[in-house]
Amino acid sequence: MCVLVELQMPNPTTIATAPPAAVEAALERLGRNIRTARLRRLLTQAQLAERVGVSRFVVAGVEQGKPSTGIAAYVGALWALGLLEDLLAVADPSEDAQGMALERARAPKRARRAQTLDDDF
Amino acid sequence: MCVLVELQMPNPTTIATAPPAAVEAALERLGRNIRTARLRRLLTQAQLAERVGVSRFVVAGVEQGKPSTGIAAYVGALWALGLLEDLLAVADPSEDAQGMALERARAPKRARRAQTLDDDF
DNA sequence: ATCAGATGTTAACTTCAAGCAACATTAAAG
DNA sequence: CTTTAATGTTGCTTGAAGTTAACATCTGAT
Repeated sequence: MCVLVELQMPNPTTIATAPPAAVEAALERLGRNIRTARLRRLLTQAQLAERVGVSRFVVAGVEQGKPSTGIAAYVGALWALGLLEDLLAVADPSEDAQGMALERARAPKRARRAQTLDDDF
Repeated sequence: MCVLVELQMPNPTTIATAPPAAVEAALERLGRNIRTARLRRLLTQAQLAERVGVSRFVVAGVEQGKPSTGIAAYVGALWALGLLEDLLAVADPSEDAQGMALERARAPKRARRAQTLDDDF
C-alpha cells in the first residue's frame, strides 16, 4: 500500500523568481503604465508611496514590475492614481468568452461549485 | 542644524494588513472573477496551482483576494487561465484621460522625467 | 445514505520581501 | 555651472508569505 501526500512546490517560489516570459512582460508593462500615470500627475515616488502607505522602495518595485511584490501595492498605486476602475474589467466573467463557451457545452460536472456564493453576475 | 532622513512607514505594512475599502473590494472582486474562470474550465485549485507553480494555498488566497499575496500569483493565474490580455488594458496610458488632460495643461515641470526610456506609446 | 474528491483551517518552519539607512547617480532649475 | 531634488543601489534586520502537514467540512456522484 502507499500513502498519498499533497506534493507542492519546493520553497523558493518559482513563479516569483522566474515567471513565464509572458507574465514577466505583462508585469513590466503594468509597472511602466503606473509610472507614466504617476509622472503625468507630477507625483514623486515618495509622494505616491505616502498615499499608498508604503515606502518609496515598494513603489519603485511596482514600477519595475517586480513579481514578488504584494498585489496590494500595485492595486494601492492604481487606487491612489484614480485608476482602480481599470482593474474591474480583468477576468470579468461576462467578458470571458472562452469560459462561457465551455460552460454552455456541458452539464455541471466536477470541481466543486460554490460553498457560499459564487458565479454571481 | 538638522539631519534630514527619509521617513518611511513602520514595519507592519499597513496596506497589506488593512487596505482602503475600495482596494479591498477590488481585490475581492478580482479573486472571485479568477475563481469563476477556473470553475468554468473545470480545474481544481490544486490543478491551477500546479500550472502556476505555487501551492494550492496560494491559489486559495488569490481567490479570496488576499492583499499580501505576491502579484505574480495573481498574474500567473490569469496567465494559466488564458486571461492575461485583460491586464494589458490596466492603466493604459492611451486610455488615461485624466493623465492626458494634465499633460496637455502644462509645460514639463518637476518629478524627474525618464532615465532610460519611459512614456513610450 | 455513502463515498471520494475538493476546499477550508490550523500550526510549525523556512525563506524572502519590506522597512531602513547611507551613498551614488541623474536630472531639473536658477 | 551649481544647486537641489528625485531616483537607483547596496546591505542589514525583521516580520510575514509560502510550503508542508494533518485534519475538518462540504459537494457531487454512485
